[in-house]
Amino acid sequence: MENIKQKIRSYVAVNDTDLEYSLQFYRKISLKKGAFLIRPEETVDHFYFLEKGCMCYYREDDTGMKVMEFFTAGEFFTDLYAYIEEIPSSSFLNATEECILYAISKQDAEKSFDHSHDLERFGRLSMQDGFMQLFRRNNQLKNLSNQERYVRLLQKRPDLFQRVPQYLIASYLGLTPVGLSKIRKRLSKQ
Amino acid sequence: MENIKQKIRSYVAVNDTDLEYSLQFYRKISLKKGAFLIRPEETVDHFYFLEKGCMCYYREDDTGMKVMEFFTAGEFFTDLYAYIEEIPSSSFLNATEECILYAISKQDAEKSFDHSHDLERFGRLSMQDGFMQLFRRNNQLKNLSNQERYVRLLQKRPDLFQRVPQYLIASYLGLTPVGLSKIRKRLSKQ
DNA sequence: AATATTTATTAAACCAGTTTAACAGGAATT
DNA sequence: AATTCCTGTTAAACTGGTTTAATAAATATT
Repeated sequence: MENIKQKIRSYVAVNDTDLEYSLQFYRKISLKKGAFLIRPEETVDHFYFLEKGCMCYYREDDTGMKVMEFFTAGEFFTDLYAYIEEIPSSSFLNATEECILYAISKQDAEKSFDHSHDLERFGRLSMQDGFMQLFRRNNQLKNLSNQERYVRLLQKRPDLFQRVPQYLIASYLGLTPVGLSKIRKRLSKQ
Repeated sequence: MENIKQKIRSYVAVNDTDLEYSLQFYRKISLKKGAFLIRPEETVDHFYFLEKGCMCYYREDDTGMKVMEFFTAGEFFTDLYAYIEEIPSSSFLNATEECILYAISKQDAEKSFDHSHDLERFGRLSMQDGFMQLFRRNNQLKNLSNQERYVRLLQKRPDLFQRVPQYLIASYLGLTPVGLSKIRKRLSKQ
């Protein structure tokens, strides 16, 4: 739990008693490569902290799969939309490799927020952080070409290209495997 | 200020004393049509509540302008990215029509959050709301065709088409005025 | 009312992606 | 070692948008 502690304390100065109060609720989960944490129609009433591994957050519709995000170690995550709205998920959360994570129920998370003003603030600030992440992504989607997005991802998260198949990355970038292949070729000869 | 009160109370049950504490900080601003609330390079240290009118939130780069959002009456808003990160704005906030709004400084907003656990919670929940809004938008951008997005916008915010020029809407939908015009034509003959 | 300005449409040429399908290499399974 | 499955590349035809430029319609200004 050391990493969760650190993560929370990176947002807010909270005393040990309050922190331990919250930490008591987390329970450990192990996932094998390829396992699903969440599938469409399921209820999303937990928040997760990724201790180790990589999770792929995506949806599927008639036109195929769309990767929304890759979560890697040290991040809090969940299917936030379904979690907040308390509606059945319409997404997948899939372990692209062996994962260890800690889970807290929404009920217990809110208990923590009730219990301590500092923890409530942690909730606010981490939500702010999630917003910023999404905002940046949204901006890239809107302002950059596919090729630019590919190049940036390569710079910013080179690890992903080692651990995740290229067709998932293509989807994350908003194109087909064929499209990404073309971009890579185009880049390779200049 | 009645509308702000109502808006805050839609998020959280807060007593009159705490609410008034926060409300004391807001000051009224009037904007003429075409006026700028925020321009690139400016500091964004206020949060706003739109009492009346419509604000267009957009950026400009070498390839032209990109509309990110239209805010209409009853919404809290600001250039959230610059506000949170405390960096100079890289966006515009422009009044597309005559506007009345209320402004609270970041300092005073945080004072409110310090002052009351309930107000802190309001901060968390409204941030959550902003996240959801962005999430939905992001999803539409990723999962729908331009035509579908146009049709949905038409259904969901028909008022926009009355009050905002079409080339801004085109930009909001992620295409050029020419592109939108083609879509409209295509739709009109079936 | 006449003029200037802004906004929307249309046409033509173009382009970065798509879809479909064939193929090749690597990893996992038998 | 042979087979199957999974992943990535390539080619060909296609498509929904783009850019540029001309024109038309609506709005604001004089």
